[in-house]
Amino acid sequence: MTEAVERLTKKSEDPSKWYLDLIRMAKLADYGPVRGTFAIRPYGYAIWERIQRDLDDRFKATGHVNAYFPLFIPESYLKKEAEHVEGFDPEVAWVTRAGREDLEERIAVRPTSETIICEFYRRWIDSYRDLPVLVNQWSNFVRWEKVTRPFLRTIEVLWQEGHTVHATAEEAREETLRMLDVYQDCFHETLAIPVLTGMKSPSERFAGAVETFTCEALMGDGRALQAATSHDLGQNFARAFDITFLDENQERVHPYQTSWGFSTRSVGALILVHGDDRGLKIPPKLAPTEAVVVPIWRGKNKGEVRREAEALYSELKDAGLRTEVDLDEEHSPGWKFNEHELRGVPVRVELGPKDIEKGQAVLVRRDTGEKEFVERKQLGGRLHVLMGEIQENMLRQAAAFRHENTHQAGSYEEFKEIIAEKRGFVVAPWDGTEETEQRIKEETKATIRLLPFERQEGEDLVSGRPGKTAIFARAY
RNA sequence: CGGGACGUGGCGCAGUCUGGUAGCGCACUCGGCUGGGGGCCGAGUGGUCGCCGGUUCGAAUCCGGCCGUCCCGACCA
Repeated sequence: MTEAVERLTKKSEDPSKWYLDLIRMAKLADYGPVRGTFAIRPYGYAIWERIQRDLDDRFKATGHVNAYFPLFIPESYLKKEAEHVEGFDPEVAWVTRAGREDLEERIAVRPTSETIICEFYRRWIDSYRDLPVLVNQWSNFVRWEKVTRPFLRTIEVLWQEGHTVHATAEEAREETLRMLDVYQDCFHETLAIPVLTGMKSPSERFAGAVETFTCEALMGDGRALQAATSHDLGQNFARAFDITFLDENQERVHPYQTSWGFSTRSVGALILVHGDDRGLKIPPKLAPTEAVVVPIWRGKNKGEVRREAEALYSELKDAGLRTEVDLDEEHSPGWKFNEHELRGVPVRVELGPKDIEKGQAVLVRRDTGEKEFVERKQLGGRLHVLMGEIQENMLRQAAAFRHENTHQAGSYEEFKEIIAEKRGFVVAPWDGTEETEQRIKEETKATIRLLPFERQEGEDLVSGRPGKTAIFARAY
């Protein structure tokens, strides 16, 4: 292996450095001048756009519509729901001055939109006939985080936030879980990332929610990442913002709300879950380029190979594949192979003089490195099949990794040992008290990532009291 | 916000201890030869050494302050 390849730090050697190297070298993002801000570069943004489209289609399919609400929120609104303001207060960015004048009331740059949206819902909702309200917003938010990393934790985040209103508690809970499923499907089917779903413990609950549900993914270094959340807000915000409607019995009552969000953090998860020592690995459904044609020419036949490569590119494009052809004359084929592997393109299509002679092309999979020779006429069809196989294989591999790194702990000693040495998810009973949760966190740095929907009875490893299954891990 | 490390062309670094006007590899530009796993030769471009102040005839180098980045902790999507 040559010097240039080694420049990407090995994932196993220093995962943190690997992550930052990869983001820089694959041109996914770049640091901004204000601490914690990042530009998402075109290639990184192309991935986010595909996630957006996938999610948006799923939202529309479940009856939601898009809207947009103000970025600026009066301080008085943020304060209306007591728990909410307490939760977000430490990280809100405030506007106190506009132009040359001080503002009378501080204005928050949205850390999330529940409060401002409630203002509008109070005006828009009057009757049970107005319900349910199923609105989503594509937006950004600002939370002044202390420790930042590109995609995983930034002070400005691109995301989607759904905000719905329902007549009954049952409907709201149903919606909360429906959207959790939508997120799970998106992770599994599109990002090829297996996620566990379940309920958050009270201490990890969204500020102001009745119940928070989460998708938790396991990263390559054995740490967990909260990948998306869905909240049942109950009537907490409706009460605080005086949202009411006249129900079918002529009674004025508070409705029930939900909110759910999925952010560019998912791009960080994608990198951490699928990336390897060669670079990024993007599942076909998400890849801005599914297949890249790399011509292999010699001085004397450059013209012919070039023409054939361009023709092949057109054929593949016509076959409905997202394709590019790398006609760069400065770099050797080997250089290009490495470059496109770094970028995570699912399949490389090599075309050289020998291939042209035989009427074939060489396909190389990014996920397995497997090489195959395919007849030119069958390329389009074969590639479509291959994309499906790669998509499936990537999910299967990630699921296998998660399976290998999910452990049952029989004692607290064993629990500590697993967290310290192997990391990964640890399944153990929890007695439901904040006290044991806190103690485990202090002593092992592991937190309860979620409480699964199916929970077994058992004895809490710390307190010895009766408990039920919880999933622990050290988290990002 | 605490503990530690570090800021020198786009990236990775040397030079800092012992002050004398900035260098290497990669990248980039031009020319030529090359081309099935990061090719070779030649010629070039690019840096107020993180910022502000101090000491000095002279500061990347010494002193003070600030800012930023990374790692390990406390808080979070």
